[in-house]
Amino acid sequence: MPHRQLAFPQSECADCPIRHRAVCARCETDELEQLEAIKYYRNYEAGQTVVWAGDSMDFVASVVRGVASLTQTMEDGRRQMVGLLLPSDFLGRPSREKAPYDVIATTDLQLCCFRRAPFQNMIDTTPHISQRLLEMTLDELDAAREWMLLLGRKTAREKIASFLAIIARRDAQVQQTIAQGEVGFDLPLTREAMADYLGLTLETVSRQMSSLKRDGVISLEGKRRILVPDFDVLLDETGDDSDGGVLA
Amino acid sequence: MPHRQLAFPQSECADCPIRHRAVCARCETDELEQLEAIKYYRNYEAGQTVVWAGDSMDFVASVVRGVASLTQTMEDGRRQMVGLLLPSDFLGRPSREKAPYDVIATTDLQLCCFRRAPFQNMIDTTPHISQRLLEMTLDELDAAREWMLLLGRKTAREKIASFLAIIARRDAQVQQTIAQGEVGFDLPLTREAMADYLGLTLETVSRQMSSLKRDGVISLEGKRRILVPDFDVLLDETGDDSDGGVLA
DNA sequence: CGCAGAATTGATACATCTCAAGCTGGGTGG
DNA sequence: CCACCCAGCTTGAGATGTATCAATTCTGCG
Repeated sequence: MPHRQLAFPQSECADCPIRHRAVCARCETDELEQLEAIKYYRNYEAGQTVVWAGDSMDFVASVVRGVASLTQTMEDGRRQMVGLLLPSDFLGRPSREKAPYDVIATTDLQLCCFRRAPFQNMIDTTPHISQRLLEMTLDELDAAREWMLLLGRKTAREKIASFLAIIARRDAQVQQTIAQGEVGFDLPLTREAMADYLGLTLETVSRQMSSLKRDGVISLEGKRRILVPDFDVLLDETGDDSDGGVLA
Repeated sequence: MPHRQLAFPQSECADCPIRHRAVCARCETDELEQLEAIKYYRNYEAGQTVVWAGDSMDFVASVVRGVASLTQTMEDGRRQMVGLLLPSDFLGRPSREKAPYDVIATTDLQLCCFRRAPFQNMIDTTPHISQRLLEMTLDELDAAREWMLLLGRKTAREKIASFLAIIARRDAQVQQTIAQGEVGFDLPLTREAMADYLGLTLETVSRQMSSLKRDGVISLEGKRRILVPDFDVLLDETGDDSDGGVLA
C-alpha cells in the first residue's frame, strides 16, 4: 500500500481547533495541563481501520480533524453504520476495554488520544470532564434516535436528503456559519458507506442521488462535492418538520 | 374514561425494587436521604400519555414498575419508537426543559420522580449520581446502536425474533434469572406498538408472529403471553452472532 | 348479547433489492 | 506519453419482501 505522509499540525491545547467543543471544553487551565500531559496524537489516512470490533482498545480519543465511522457487521456480511464521528466527537468508552464496533477513518483523520487508565482517573477527579462527557453522550443519544426514525420510517429519497442536510449542517458548524440559502460541501463517505449509514444498497443511494440531481435539488462537482442551490428545498425532501430543526 | 385505581406500594428507598440498578444505585445512605427528600411517585395506567413531545417537563424520573415508550411522530403520521423504558431506566434529561418525544405508558406504570432543578443540583454535587447516570446513558447508547442495526438491516422475521429475545432477556433480568431453555413472558406492547418499535406495519408484525408460531419457535397463550420452548432456537432466528450476546 | 378494539388473514401494489452490464477518472506501468 | 486498469459509481431489468387496502375473526367487557 502506498504510504502518503499525513502532515496535520500537532497543536497545543490552547489553539486546538476543537478546544471549545470537545470533552475538554469546560476545563480550566490547570485541568488542561493535566490532560496535555497524557495526550498524544494519532493520524490515519482515508480508508484505514482504527480498531476492529472485538479488539482491545487501550485509549479513548477526540476527533480533531476528519471523519470516522462506527460500523456493525452481521455474520453474513450485512453492515450497518451506527456512529459517524466528526471533529470534536468522542471515541471510546472509558470503562470498556474491547471495541464493540469497527472504527474506520472515512477521510484522513487526526485523533487526540488518552490512555484509558489515566483518563478514567481524570474523569473520577475532574467534574468538568465527566459533566461534559455526559452532555456529549446525551447529545449522541439524541442523534441516534433521529437516526432510528430515519432507518425505520423514511423513504430512500428522504434518507438521502436527510443525510445531506446533516452533513451540510455539521460542515457549517465547523465553519462557524449556518446552513441556509446556497450551500456547498464535500461528502465524507463513499456511496457504499452512505448505504451502510442509511440502511440501503449502494445502487439505491446512487439512483436517489441522480434523482435529486435531475430534480435540481442538488448538483455535483465530481463525485464528492455537493452544491445545494437552496437549502430549504433540500429540507423539504427530508420529511422532517419544516420548523423543528432550524433553531435546534 | 374509566378510572381504575392504581395501587402500587410507595416504597422507602431501602426496599425499592430498583434500588441497586437505577440512577441512585451507587448512593450512600446520606445521599439517599437527600434524594428521598425530593422524590415523589406518579402512577399511570396502560395507554396513558406521560408527556407529549414539545411539552415542558418539570421532572426527571426512574421507572419503578411497568414499561414506557418514547415515540417520534412525523408530520404525516409515520411513527417510530426510539426508546423503551423498563424498570430502573431513567426518563428525561436534567438540562432540558422540553420533552423531545411522546412518552407513553404501555403498561401500568410507576415513576419515581424528581423535580428538575433540585435533581440537577444533586448531579452537580454528587459524583455517585452523575457517574451512574453517565454509565446508564452509555448503556442506552449501546442499546440504541443495536436497535439501529435491527432497523437498517434485519428482515421482518429477524426483527420480531430479536424483539422477543430482548424482552425475554430484560424480563429474566428483572426476575434475577437467565433466559435459556424454556422461557415465558408477557409482551408489554400491542402489535401496533411493536410495529412502531421495529419499523414495520402491524400487519407484517402479525404475519411474522404467526409464522414463528407455525414453525414452533414460539407459542401464544392469549395475545400477550409468549412461550418459547427453546430460547436458542429463537436466538437462531435473530440473525445475531450465536455467541455474542450470551455473555454480554 | 353485542359492541369495539385488537389481531389475523388475504389479495394486490410498489419500493427497494439483486444481478448484471457499462461508465468514469485518476494512477501506473510499458 | 499513452493505454490500460481498477475502484468507485451509474444505469438497467427483473425479483422479492413488505406495505397497502380490505375483510374477517377474536376477545374482553358493559
